[in-house]
Amino acid sequence: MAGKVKREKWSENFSEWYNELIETAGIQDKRYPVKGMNIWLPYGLKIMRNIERFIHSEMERTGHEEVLFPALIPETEFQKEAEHIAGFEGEVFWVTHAGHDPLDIRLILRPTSETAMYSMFSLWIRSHADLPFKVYQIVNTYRYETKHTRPLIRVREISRFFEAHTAHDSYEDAERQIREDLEIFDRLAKFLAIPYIISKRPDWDKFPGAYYSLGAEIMMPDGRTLQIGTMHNYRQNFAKAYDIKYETEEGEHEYVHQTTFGMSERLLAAVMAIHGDDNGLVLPPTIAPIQVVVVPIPKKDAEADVFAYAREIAEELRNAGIRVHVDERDIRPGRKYYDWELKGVPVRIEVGPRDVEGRKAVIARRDTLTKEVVERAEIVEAVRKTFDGIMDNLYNRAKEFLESHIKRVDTIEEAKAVFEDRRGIVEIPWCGSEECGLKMEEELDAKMLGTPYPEEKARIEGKKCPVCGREAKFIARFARTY
RNA sequence: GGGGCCGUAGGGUAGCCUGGUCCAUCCUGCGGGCUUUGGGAGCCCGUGACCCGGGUUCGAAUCCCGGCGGCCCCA
Repeated sequence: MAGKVKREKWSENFSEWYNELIETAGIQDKRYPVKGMNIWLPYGLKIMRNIERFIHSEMERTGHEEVLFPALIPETEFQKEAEHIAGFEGEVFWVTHAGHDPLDIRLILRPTSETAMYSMFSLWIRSHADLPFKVYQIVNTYRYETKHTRPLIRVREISRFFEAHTAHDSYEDAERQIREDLEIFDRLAKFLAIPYIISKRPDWDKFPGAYYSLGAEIMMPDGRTLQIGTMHNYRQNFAKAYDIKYETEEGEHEYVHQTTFGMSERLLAAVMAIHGDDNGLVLPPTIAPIQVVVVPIPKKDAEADVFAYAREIAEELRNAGIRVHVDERDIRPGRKYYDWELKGVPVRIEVGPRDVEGRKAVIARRDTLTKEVVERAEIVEAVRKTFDGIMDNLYNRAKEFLESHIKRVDTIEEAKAVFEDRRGIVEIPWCGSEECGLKMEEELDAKMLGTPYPEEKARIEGKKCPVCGREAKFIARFARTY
C-alpha cells in the first residue's frame, strides 16, 4: 500500500532533508541574523498552535492554571540554588547595562523559569489548603548553545517553551504528579501519532537541581534520539533554596515538594521527522492547519462546473468541522499536488469533469500516496475514515521504526556493533555505578539516556555489568542523541 | 580545546588554482505576455548577487591580512 512512498533522502541524508523542509514547507525562516534564533512562518506557527491547543486543554483538564512570568531574572534570584546555577551559568544571556549605565544587579534572560517563579511561590503558598499548587506557561527561553544549532531542535531562543511547575505536601503527592505528567504526555503523543520511550536519567545527567529526571525520547530517521519531554521531581531542593513553606493541619511549617514538566517546539520537529518522507511533510490530521485540500481539474468547456462542484464539496466538509481549502490557483493540477504534499496536507480531493458527471470524487492520502474513488454522497464519512486510517498508519509505521531500532545486548562488543552504522538505541545490563556508566558512554561514543521507566526488573535477572562484572541492577539505554 | 573547508541574486550554483576575455554562468524563484490544464508543460520579455574592512596591483569575485558568518572532522 505504501509502495509509492519514498524515504531515501529522509533516512540517508536526514540533516539536509530536514533543513530544506523547514524552509520549503513554510515552517520557519532561518535567515534571521542571530545564530540559533529563527522566525516562525505562518504555516509552521499554525501547526505549533494546534499542538499547543491540545496542551492547553490537557492543562485545563488536569487542573493546572496558566501564568506568565517575566523573561528577566535578577542574578540574586538565579543564584539561590547551587546545582541549578552550576548547570546553567555557562549558557545564560546576561543583561548588564541599561542604556549607557551598568546595572547594579545584573539580569539574566531566563533559560528556564524555576528561579523566576519560586520566590513568588514562597509568597503565594501559605497553607496545606493551597496544595497541590499547579501552574504552567508557554514562553520563550534563552540558552547560549555552543553546539550546532538546528531549527526547532537546538536553538538559542526556544520560542515555545512549555513548563508546568507544581508544589505538593508530600513526596508521594509529587510522585502522583509525575504519573499525571506521564499520562498527559502519553495522550499528547497519541494525538501526534508519535511513539516514544521514557528513561530515568542517570544521576550525572539529571536536570540541575532535580532529585531525579525522566526524559521522553523519540527515534529520528538517522537513528539518533531526540528528547521531547522531561519530568523532574525536585523533592525539597528548590523549596529550601527559595523558602517555600506551607502550614500543615497541625500548624507545623513544612517545605513543599516540587515537580516540573517541560516540552517545546521540539514536538513539531518530532512530528516532521517521524512522519515525513521524500515528498515533504506528512501531518497528522489532528494538527494539520489544512486537513483537506480540494483541487479542481478544469476542462476548457466545463470549468465553471468543476469549480462549483469543488466549492460545494468544500462547503460540506467545512460544515462538518473539517479544515478545508480549495486551491483555485491558475496553475496546472500536478503542480498543486506537489505543493500540498510538501506541506503535508493529509487528504487531497481531486475533482474533474468525470467526477462532476458521475457524482464522485477522488480521495488521495498523503501518508501512502494512494488514491481512491468515492461517491459524492459519502464524502464526509470517507474523509473521516481516511483521517483515522492515517493516524493509525502513521503511529504504527513509527512504532515499528522505533522498536526495530532498539537492540538488547549483553556485551560492549555487541553494543559497538549496533552503533557501527551510528543508528539506534542499545539496552545493556548495568551495575548502576557512575564509573561503569561513564566508561560505557566513552567506549560506545554514545550518551546514556538512562534506565527504562518504569523499571523492568525481570530483564536483568542473572545479568552482569559488562564493565565490572558485578551483578546488574538496571538496564541502561545508550544512543547517539540530538 | 585542536584541525580543515567554505562565503557569488530569494534558494541552488559556474567562474577563483593561472588577476584583465565578467557592467559575472546556468537552474530555480519572482513580475509580465502568449499558450496550456487527471502528476512539476512550452516559448518570449523582465527582475535580481561577488559577506565586511584593509592591503598588493595599471587592474581584484579571483592574491594577501584581519573581522564576521556557515559547514565538517577530531578531543
